Amino acid sequence: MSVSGKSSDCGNCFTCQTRGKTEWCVLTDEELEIVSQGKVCREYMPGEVIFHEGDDCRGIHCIEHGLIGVRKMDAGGNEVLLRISHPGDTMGYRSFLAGDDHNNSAEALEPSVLCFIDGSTVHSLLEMNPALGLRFLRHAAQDLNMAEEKVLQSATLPVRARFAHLLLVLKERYGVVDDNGSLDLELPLSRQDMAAMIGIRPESMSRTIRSFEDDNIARFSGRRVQVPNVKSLFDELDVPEEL
Amino acid sequence: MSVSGKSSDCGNCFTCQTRGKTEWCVLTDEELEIVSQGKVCREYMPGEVIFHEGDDCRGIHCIEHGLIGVRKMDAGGNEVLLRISHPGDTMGYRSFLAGDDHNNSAEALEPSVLCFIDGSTVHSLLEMNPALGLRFLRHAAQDLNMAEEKVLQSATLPVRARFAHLLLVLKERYGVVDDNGSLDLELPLSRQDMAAMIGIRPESMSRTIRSFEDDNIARFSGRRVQVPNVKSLFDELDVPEEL
DNA sequence: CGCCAGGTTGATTTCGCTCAAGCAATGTGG
DNA sequence: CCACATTGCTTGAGCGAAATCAACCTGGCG
Repeated sequence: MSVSGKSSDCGNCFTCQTRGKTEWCVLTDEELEIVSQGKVCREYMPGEVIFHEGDDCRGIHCIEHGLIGVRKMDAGGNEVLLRISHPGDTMGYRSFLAGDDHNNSAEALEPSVLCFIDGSTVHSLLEMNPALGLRFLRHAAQDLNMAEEKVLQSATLPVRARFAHLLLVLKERYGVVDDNGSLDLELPLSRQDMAAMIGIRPESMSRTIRSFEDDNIARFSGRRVQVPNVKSLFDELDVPEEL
Repeated sequence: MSVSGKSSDCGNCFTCQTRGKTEWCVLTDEELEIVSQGKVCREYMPGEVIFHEGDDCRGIHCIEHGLIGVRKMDAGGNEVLLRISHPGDTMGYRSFLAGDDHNNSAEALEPSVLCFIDGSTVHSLLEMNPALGLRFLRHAAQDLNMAEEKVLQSATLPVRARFAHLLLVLKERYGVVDDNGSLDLELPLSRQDMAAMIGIRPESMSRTIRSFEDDNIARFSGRRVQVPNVKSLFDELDVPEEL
């Protein structure tokens, strides 16, 4: 175990990489001290589950580093990858604030370190500093927009367009755009998970990738993607070329 | 114009039917007085649009009575009915709080009366009474859960199941369950709008209704629906009966 | 070495969309 | 009052995209 003592290496919110990007940036030093005391950090290996749908929600999780997949499944065992969460993101705040059980599950996609902040701590912080609540509110508003966007897309857009959109989203964080329009992308997700993100079967994912290669839109090799012309991805988004 | 004077008949928050069911129930009398002054009421006829996607968001709307449909459309002109909103519901709070333009449009489905509360009023109330923010937060958390549920469903469930689910949701508000398992339902929506809610074409809606009648799950006549056995709707939700 | 999970490919089927027509209820203007 | 458009809904025929079923390949790992 490389972690020396208790939580010294991941336990310092004051030096946390993600500070300033999170909702916690509105906290004063004293309040941050409270967080430091009320929290527990832990490392998760890929595939390890942070919480399951239906678990009761005792607090919230903050990603210090790594990559987390948020999944939701229906009665039939069918599963969707709702989103991926990055360092600085807070998870489980909705179930916590709504007083519900967790309504989706979280799983590490890469080796990750998460801080767990105890429910009572969060409650006192919310009372102590109203700005924190507003931060969460804004966060929720954005999540909601994204979710509704996703409803719309999966109801109306064909698979190719949804996949092109996914690649464009991943580009923001994982892509490097060349001086000409060329894009180089290192996917953080397996094919299965990409399929689960756009709501299709793995087989269809394969075929879609194939068709992108056949149309010279992108070249895939493992998790490496080369897109000669980014515009071609945008072209996929508009469906119907009518006369 | 039956409205006498200014806003006297719809302008009194203190006697508003929906008071107590809304986020505003946390307000003190003085604060409620501020709302009363900072708001404007208006009646909308069916089909009339309250706001469009892309309009800038100058405040929030509260439904006093009636029924409002919240729609979102994509580039291709394709449209989805995200949800229907009822008296007591607050609309546009997310765009407002996120500081965005409206990201969906709202349209009266029945004759409705809405109160519009000016942005600056909302801001001062939020500062004045932090509990209000927490109320909105909880509301957003619930909306988010519903939206994610919808993503999951439209990605995984077949049309019949989605329609059965819609009927079960409408049952809560518009249905009467008989002493045996029989359900009587008065639909608040046109077939087109039901189609838009579950993300299918009107033709497919017709066929789905047909197939429900053929299977003796429900009988439709206009907007009146008779479901002899509510359980049959639940049965539609579980997809794969495997051995 | 053999096993297994992740990925690809092919053959077939199915579900929902498109296009097109028909129908009933409602409205409108002469 | 009737001829006529309009609108919402239904139905049919055919098509196409994605799911399903099934086989097979590949690389990692015990």
